[in-house]
Amino acid sequence: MAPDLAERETTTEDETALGGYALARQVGHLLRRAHQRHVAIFQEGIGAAALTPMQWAALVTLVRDGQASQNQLGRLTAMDPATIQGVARRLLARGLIARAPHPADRRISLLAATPAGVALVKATLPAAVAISEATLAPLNADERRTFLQLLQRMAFA
Amino acid sequence: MAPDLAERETTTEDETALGGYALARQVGHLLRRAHQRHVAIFQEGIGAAALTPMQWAALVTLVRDGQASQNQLGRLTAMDPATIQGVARRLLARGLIARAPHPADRRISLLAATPAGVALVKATLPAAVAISEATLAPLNADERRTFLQLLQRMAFA
DNA sequence: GTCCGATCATTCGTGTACGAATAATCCGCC
DNA sequence: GGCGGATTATTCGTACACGAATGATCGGAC
Repeated sequence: MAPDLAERETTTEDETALGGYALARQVGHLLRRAHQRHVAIFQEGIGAAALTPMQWAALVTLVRDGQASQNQLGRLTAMDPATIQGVARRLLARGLIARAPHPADRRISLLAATPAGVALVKATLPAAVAISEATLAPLNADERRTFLQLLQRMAFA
Repeated sequence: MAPDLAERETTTEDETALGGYALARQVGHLLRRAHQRHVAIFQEGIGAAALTPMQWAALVTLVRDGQASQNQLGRLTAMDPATIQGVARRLLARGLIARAPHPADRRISLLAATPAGVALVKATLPAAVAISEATLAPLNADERRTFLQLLQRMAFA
């Protein structure tokens, strides 16, 4: 496999022409790659439960809060109304959540985890913890604290 | 707007049942939200260039490296062959990049930025720098160094 | 009591993201 | 010199992600 020539061929515009801008050092690129790596760890670690990160987020939130409207669940998990719609539809199809009409507001249908959904969350919780742990594996305890604290501010600024 | 009742209705399973697992504190959730915030800043900051983060990544990489095969460009920007295909197709359609047959390998067509693509990158570079800056705005200079160093390890571990 | 702005859920369109399968081509090994 | 494994690009299917538009409903101001 032609070692270097393959990855760096004819150089038309040198990096100097980009004024020191290196994609690999930009926050956005690093955030994307770190998230990408986490999703891969998640898929691997979630195993037989076969949930996506978003499905897990929605389900675990419903288990914690008991019930919520669809848009409300979207806000709690940082999903667009259009996005949570698809996530909810797939969880509904698997029988992990259920809908009930809101007693007073006919626009709303309340979502709640079914017994199967609650059971799945309880069974999967150790895997979820292990996933977070594995994602943070490159850092030691001190670094994890620092990183999470800074990341929190980057996320919610 | 019913303040608290709306966001926390009937609580079936208390947080204690989740053994202290709080979605809002998990790395994966925070990485997703930080990335989400960055993409919003990017869309806002890129302005008239109307590029997505991925299109920018591919284009700036081609300007730096001169030319690359499609899969190679995907590897350089951390995109699946299936994903880079769509990104390249859209850049091609806008005339920002062009294809040429590889002189020796008929499987490969080489991608390169067109003069229009190079010009767009040069014109957009200040905006790209400002986007990275705006994304890191919640942190001071010391924190940025620390965060980027740790994030780098999280991304490439 | 009725109108008006806000909210709820859905749908459409576009753009990542990636596993899996495919056809064409390449290359090293025998 | 032909064969088998690797690589290239494409396609299909599924799942986020979100702007924008829609129709139903709600709630408060008048």
